[in-house]
Amino acid sequence: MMNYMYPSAIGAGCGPLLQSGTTKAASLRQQFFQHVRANGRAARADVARALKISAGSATAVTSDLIAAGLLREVHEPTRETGRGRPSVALEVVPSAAYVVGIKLSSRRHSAVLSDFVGNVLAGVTLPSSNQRRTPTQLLDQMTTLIEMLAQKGEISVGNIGAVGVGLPGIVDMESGVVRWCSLLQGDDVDFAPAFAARFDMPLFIDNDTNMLTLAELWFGEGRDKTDFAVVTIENGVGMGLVVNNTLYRGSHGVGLELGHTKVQMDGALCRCGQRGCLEAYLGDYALTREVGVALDLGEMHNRTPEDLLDLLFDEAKAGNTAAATIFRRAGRYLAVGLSNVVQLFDPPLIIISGERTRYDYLFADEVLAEMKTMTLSDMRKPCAIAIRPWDDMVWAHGATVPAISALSDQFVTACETSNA
Amino acid sequence: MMNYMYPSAIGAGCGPLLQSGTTKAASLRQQFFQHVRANGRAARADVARALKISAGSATAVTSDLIAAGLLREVHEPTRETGRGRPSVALEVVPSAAYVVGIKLSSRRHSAVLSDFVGNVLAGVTLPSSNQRRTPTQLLDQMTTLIEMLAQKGEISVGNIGAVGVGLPGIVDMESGVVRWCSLLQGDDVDFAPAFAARFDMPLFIDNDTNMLTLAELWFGEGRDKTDFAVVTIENGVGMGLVVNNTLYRGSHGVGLELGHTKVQMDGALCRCGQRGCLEAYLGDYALTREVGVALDLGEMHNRTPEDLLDLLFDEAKAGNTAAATIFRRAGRYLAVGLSNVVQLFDPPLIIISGERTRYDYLFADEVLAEMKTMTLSDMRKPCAIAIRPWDDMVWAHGATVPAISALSDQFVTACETSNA
DNA sequence: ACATATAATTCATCATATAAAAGAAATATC
DNA sequence: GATATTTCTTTTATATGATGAATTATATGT
Repeated sequence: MMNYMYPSAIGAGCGPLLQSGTTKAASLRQQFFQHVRANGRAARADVARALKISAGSATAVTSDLIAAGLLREVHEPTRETGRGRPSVALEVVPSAAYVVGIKLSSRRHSAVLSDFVGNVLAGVTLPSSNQRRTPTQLLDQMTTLIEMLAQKGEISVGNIGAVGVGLPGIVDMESGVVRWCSLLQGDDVDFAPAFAARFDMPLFIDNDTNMLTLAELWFGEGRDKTDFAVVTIENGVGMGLVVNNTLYRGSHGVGLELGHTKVQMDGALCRCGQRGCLEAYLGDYALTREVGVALDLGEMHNRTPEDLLDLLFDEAKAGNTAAATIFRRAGRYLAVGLSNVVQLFDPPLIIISGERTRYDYLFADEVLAEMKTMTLSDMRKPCAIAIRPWDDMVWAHGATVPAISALSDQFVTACETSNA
Repeated sequence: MMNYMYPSAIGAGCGPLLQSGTTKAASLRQQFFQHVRANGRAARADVARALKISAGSATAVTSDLIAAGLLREVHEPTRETGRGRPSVALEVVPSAAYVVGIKLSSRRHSAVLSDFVGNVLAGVTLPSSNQRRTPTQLLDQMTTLIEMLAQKGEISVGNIGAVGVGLPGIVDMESGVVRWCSLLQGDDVDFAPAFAARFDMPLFIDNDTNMLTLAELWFGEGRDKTDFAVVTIENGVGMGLVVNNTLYRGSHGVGLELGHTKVQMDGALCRCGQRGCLEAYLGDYALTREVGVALDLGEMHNRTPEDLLDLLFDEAKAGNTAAATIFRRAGRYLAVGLSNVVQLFDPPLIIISGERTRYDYLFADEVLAEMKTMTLSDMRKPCAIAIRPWDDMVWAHGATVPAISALSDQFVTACETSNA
């Protein structure tokens, strides 16, 4: 073991060995373009002030970006109040590129077509199923979605520049290999070759929770935060984390499994084989296994867990206290799980989303109050909680982020070198 | 509420609003210097290859840094094997600056003097106490430590360039204000003015766990990791987190409170007033409140909790199964807490340190095995756990990091502008 | 009409890094 | 031992990229 007090065996050195400067400084054009996109519209002078660059640079950069077809001037009379020469607003050219974002799930697939500005031009859904399918079958479904979108958006498939896909599973984002997915037969599926055979554009695959987190970072409440957490409650309980404006993926790409954090030593049995997981109190099967107590057993037999849950929720709303108690207990455990997130991360905001946000008992005032109590300490300000109503299209929209982001980087870089 | 599907009310834009490019690109000189320091020794050609800069730049940069007195050539015959002109190794000039790192605690204060290379030249300790003291009294103790170090290290106090201090409490690292500290009377103490009146050098204060985390990042096992967690077990159970080579401080500077994550719904009562906190099973008072069962009550009365714990540990080692059980149970809860960290962060490594690492029962093989089981999933590789024997000097050494880091930045920047 | 204010452009200039060539200092080979 | 080879370092001419200051453009206010 290392001797800490005298680390310097001659030439050992100190400090991090890995360059944190992997974050290559974004070029002026990149920064400029990103600033315009983030603000929707911005004049040269505004951007120059914001980025602290000279007016001359702003002109040069803008001229390049306009020449490359990435930005354009807006000539609407933007009623100015001040004196002086009015500024000319710039905006991203919507038709510079189109991208598709897809969320795949066991209930339905959803997809959106977005222009280069980030506007959603069209959205489509396709029924899905619980059954595992072959990679080719899943790719067929993705193809269908893409073609539907092209038709609905009135563009040709060839005009789509990139596709992003979010799916429930474990994905190595770097390589694009789907290591495991509940929708797929087989492990370690690499869609890239088969996709490349069909389409001439890059494909970005990631865990669906990560895609939702990106949606919040790009389009939602996370836009003005450098750090925040997203908690999703669907079949499982997942988490996405943004640290310093960047999605944190963990070291194994497994995703951050809030659902399998333990909220009770030796607690209820979970699907994963462990005891006391949050999911063992909050998952479908956790809630439905108590349904028999609350509802008339006769009705239960040939129903899916989802239907049962809906039924249970309706009953609770209708005044069945036993049914309400089931949700309330789940809410209490959720409060514990969330409080642990707050204690460990201390984020300024947690956004909760996912299909189960329908069950508002889980987020009753007393649940949130209990969570606040559990995290209260002398100095900690309470962490804000936002409940985001569930909408598959938001996930799909998030899936466009890696696609649109990669395309912009590529285009702006190309514009840099071409002007050289 | 925002409409997610169509976020683009004209000009709304998309993408993060806060520039992630806060990470200003480190200048070539900064990168070069950091690389030499990280590697202890490196030749111009090595650095040029590593940083992918031209040989010409390496010469220019080196010449500046040597002229500024920050680097120097090493002329020892480093037995080369290859052909060609032998490279000339470069190293940081140790005497370019001296810094002091201090760890303040209720049992003893520790401090080290370090040269610019990061070598520890001297270490001293001072007895402390549980009693709260005035800021002035604490500053007096810091002054004593600094003077002791100067004497022992045979340099004048005036040659010390910066001081870093880690203390148990809540610190706003930016402003340097100690918002709360168990050693201090009063809240929101700002040492800066009083310190400036005594010393002509900057003072960096932070939470002690953060300082230990920096020690691991700069001198320890974290050096070759971009992400890892540090867990400290002392009076409380704390955590430090490094994400992307940077210490993550959370949004409120409260520190990441692993000790107050809940491992049991409605569990044991904790000092914080909540139930089921990890600390309620692992803290001094948690262990000692069961001591009466394991040991002869007569011996217990006039002993400090620390002594009691040591006694309990000795008994356990001597074969007292009741005593051993107390530790074992605490170990099981620790396993739960650690497994939650793994599930939420998925770090490649967790380093455990702090005074309580003496009690090896807490880290028995079966405890670590249980933790591994709790985090096992289809795809997750097990997270490495390193037990770092406790050494206050390591914490103090970590406290030099902000000091040495700030000084290098300042010196290298100065060298840049002066050569302009 | 004229002063004032702000935006955008032009252009000479500077700072930084590079590529290529030359020089330096070792080993390998004949 | 002379020469070739290899590698490191330095030199120098050059390209890049951003800047600052002057200039032009276009509005408002009096």
